Amino acid sequence: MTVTLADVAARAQVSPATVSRVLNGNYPVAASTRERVLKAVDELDYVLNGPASALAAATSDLVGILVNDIADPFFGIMASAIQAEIGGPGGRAGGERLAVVCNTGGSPERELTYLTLLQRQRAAAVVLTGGAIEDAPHKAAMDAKVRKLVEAGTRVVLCGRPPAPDTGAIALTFDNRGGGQELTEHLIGLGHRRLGYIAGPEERTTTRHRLEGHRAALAAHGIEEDPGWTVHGRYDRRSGYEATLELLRRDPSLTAVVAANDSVALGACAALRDSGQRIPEDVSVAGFDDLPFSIDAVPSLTTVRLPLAEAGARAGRIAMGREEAPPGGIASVRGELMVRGSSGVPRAS
Amino acid sequence: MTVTLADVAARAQVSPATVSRVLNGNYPVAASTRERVLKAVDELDYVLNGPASALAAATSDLVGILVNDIADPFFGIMASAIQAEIGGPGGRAGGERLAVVCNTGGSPERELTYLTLLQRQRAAAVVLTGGAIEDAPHKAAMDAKVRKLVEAGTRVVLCGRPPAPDTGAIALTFDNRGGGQELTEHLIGLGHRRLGYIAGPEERTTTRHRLEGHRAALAAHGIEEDPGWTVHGRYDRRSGYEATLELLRRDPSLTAVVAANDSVALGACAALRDSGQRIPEDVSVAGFDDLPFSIDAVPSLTTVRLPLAEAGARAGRIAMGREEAPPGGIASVRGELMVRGSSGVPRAS
DNA sequence: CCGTATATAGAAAGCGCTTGCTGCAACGCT
DNA sequence: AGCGTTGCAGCAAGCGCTTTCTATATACGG
Repeated sequence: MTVTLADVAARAQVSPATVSRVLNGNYPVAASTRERVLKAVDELDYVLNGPASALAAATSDLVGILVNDIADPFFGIMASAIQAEIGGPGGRAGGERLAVVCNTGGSPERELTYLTLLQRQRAAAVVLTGGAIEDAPHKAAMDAKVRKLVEAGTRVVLCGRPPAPDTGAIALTFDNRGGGQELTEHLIGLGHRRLGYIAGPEERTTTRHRLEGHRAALAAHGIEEDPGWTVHGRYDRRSGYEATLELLRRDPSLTAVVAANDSVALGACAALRDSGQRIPEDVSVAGFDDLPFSIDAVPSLTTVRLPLAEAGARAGRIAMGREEAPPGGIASVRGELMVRGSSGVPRAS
Repeated sequence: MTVTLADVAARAQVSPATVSRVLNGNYPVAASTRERVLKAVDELDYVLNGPASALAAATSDLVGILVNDIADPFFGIMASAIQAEIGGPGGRAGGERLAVVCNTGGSPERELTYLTLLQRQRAAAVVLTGGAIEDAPHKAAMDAKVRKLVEAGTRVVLCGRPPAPDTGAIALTFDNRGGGQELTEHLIGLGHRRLGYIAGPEERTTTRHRLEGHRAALAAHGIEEDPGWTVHGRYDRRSGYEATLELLRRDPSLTAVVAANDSVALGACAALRDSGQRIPEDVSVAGFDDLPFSIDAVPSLTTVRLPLAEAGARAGRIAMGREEAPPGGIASVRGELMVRGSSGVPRAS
């Protein structure tokens, strides 16, 4: 069968305990002995048995990263940054940790199940990214699970997610509301008064916060919103395309379309173009997130840049205990308005 | 401390063995007993200890997915498809498996280390995605590792990666060469004779194969290539931007630019625009992969569509033993030429 | 009514590793 | 020289689960 610690010990003429200590480097071992052990390990091509080790030591080197959609660069970028800090192989010192990215697909059950799975594996830390689902029972279940994880010694960090008070989780929240407000204020400042809004899926904190920011801006400028100006959809391009067509049908006099995120905004651009509208001469478009491709659109997208990589890196460091948690366990991360070619003054009505 | 199997057993007034059997459902247990156990599990909020279970059963429910760059949708899409098939939570029947996505960042060491880590965890299966690194010693080390994994009972699937003969790994290879050739032939067919090529990083199979396809097309049409027409770079937008500028400097008479992938192509488009060139009137551009955003570029990108999701799904199924391996353990997956707005007849010289 | 097949539960032996404790030299101190 | 230190290695007891084997109870056929 496979090579075990005992085999290595036999070969190196030491006890299994010594081999373990050499491998973990947490106990003094004479240099000559260490060398003998290492040689045996090498010769036998020994690979530690992870489960056995985790069981005996009651710790694991797994770190979980939960994302809503791994195919979406929004999450990919965060995950990448988190993982880089987790250390994984090639990371800085410390035992090698296995960062596992789990794709929930936005499904509440999966989210919960993954958390259970991670709990089962006795994960060292868990980072939850992206907006949360606003279903009360689900939220309660999640909070309970998180609390349990924290109690069991797993560090839980929320990255780009609203805080979960009293769970012990540390939150790095994106200021979606503020960003949304700033973005819409920019459009209002250009003179827009009739703005369509393509929101994300309902029951999502991200969706709600961005929309609230938008509405706050409208309200602050005394613009009364027509209920037909808001359409809900998914966070993808196709959804943006369809929603824009719908928006145009409902009110062709709209001079601007604000999208839930950049992918949606790109879909909106395509729909507008296909409808014979010029951007931004006829209709301005704005996105959110500032993903890498947004600057490549023609015209390039006006959007709110979220420091995805920075936030992810920080979340990763906190998860590893390499950076202190923010005061109160909560930090708000602001976005930055990026004014680009897709927004301009409204057409003369 | 945490709740253990024994606690549940005590509460349900049965032996630990029975609890284990109820949980695993692989042994007859009287319905009444099962119910009592389940109730106790629920009441105590018991969560199985993964490492202990893995140790005792000598199996694990971890499945590893190695990707070069998790922030790149190319990998994100594949990973997502693979994971969906792995079953993860929410997947079809069978024990719940934890699909872990590991980001190698294209680094050989990390690739190897992750494989070791997965081996250590006794992963049930491993899927390696994307091009391989063409360094002989590294390749040998990888092959050896893969062989060892297979020997240990881990199913290894290569998705979008060249086969690794005699390792026992199953390969679903992308026909990068054929796709590259077809793409360039399309441009040649339009009348292009002076084509720049922005290749990916050297020492990568994907880079080499696509470039070989390109050159095969040139050769087939008797076009002699100027060495200055090829520039190497990374697989990202910025690299495409810079390489295009360089290409333009070297030979302003180029009428087409073929990029290593879509991101690079987008960078190329930006560089061309910034240099005052129209696409495709002055210069045609072509990409590779057909990522979702490619159709949104203006003009939309001519490219080769790779069935990323389909291939990933299939790889996932094979990894789970739910689909038979292709004959000989090797299958070639073809791309499909997508002719769109970014390619047209060359300008009159 | 008894022997044997059939269902279900329990006892107990590990799985391969970690770690607290013990053992034993060699060492330095008074 | 005697004794406490210090440094290094081994012993052995688990970690929490799975699984083989055994035991008991019930059902069945003759």
